[in-house]
Amino acid sequence: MLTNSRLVHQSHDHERCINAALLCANDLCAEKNARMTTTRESVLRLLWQSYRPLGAYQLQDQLAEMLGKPIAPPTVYRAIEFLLQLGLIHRIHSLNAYIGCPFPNSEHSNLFMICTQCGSAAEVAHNTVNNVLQSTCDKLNFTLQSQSIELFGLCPRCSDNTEVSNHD
Amino acid sequence: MLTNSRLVHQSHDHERCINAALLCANDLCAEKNARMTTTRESVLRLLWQSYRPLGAYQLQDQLAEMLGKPIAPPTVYRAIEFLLQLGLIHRIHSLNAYIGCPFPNSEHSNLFMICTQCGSAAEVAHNTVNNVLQSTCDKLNFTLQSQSIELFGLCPRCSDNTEVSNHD
DNA sequence: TTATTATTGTTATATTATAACGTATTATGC
DNA sequence: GCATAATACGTTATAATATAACAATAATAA
Ligand SMILES: [Zn+2]
Ligand SMILES: [Zn+2]
Ligand SMILES: [Zn+2]
Ligand SMILES: [Zn+2]
Repeated sequence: MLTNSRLVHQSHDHERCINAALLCANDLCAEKNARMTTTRESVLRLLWQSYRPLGAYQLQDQLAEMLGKPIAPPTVYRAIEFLLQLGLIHRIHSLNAYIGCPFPNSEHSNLFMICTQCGSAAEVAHNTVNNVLQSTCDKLNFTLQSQSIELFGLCPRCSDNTEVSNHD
Repeated sequence: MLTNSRLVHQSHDHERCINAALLCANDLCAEKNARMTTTRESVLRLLWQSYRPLGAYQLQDQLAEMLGKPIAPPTVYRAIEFLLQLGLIHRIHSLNAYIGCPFPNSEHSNLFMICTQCGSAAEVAHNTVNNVLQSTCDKLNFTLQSQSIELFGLCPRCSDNTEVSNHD
């Protein structure tokens, strides 16, 4: 099982994670002859900075502030499109929002655990889950191509807080 | 495993399915003191008629034609909201579309198999899948509340056609 | 009937996403 | 370097999806 669950929910030096992600993204671009421009890197940084998925128009605001100039929607969507193509970010359909992928190098079919309290999203790639899904598809003669799995509930931190607040 | 996969992909007397679904919906409403109005029943019928999920504005068009009068978006969204609440329909997030639930009576956590070729969507409730997901959540201290699982690929029928067309 | 609640009609608008086209920047071949 | 092509960005307008707010109507209850 591959997951960033602990990193999402426990405090740590996240600047290091962000920098590592950006370096890794630059490598990937070099490898694929794609250009990591200022706009694209800024969007990727913003998505990594946030522990919760960001919508396109949240990104627009934050990007405008970061770059010190007005940014129009197409600019944001182009950056999103580019990063999605490279597998550097994922789209969370139920939220119309985007989030950085913690393991863009490994081919993986993933799922997200999204906290309904604090909005955090952790990514999980689990072979057991994927195998069960694959065999279910096989059974029904469905040729699986890709998946979008979004689980909603309470993250470890919010689960604990809820228990505590029940004592009020 | 509970699924309407075969009904979705094999020809059969679908009018019977629709009528059964509407009867069942009426029963559910009676039971919960909810009102099954003309608008709501029409939307449910339209969603059942279609083997593929319908968007709100597709529903608006078809509903206007069915009822012979102009229908505004809020009317459609209210009917959708009502039917979602009762568990008579589901939302497919990745498509911004809606589809009738084939087994609204049974408490179930479901997934959808969505054909990227013909657009059909089959619903599957599978304990093995749900158990694996639940235990994955347990492992990561995530308190699961609900899920949105959307699998994309080729339905049985389109899988066969693809094989055939490969011989061209 | 009258009061109360639930539903629908209507208008306006919010939110998310894309089309179209021109300009600027970056890479490539000479 | 310079011409050329390819790529990325700026700008404006608009499409597609969804909701807010309030008035009118219909169903239920008293
Ligand atoms: Zn990922
Ligand atoms: Zn949380
Ligand atoms: Zn269902
Ligand atoms: Zn198909």
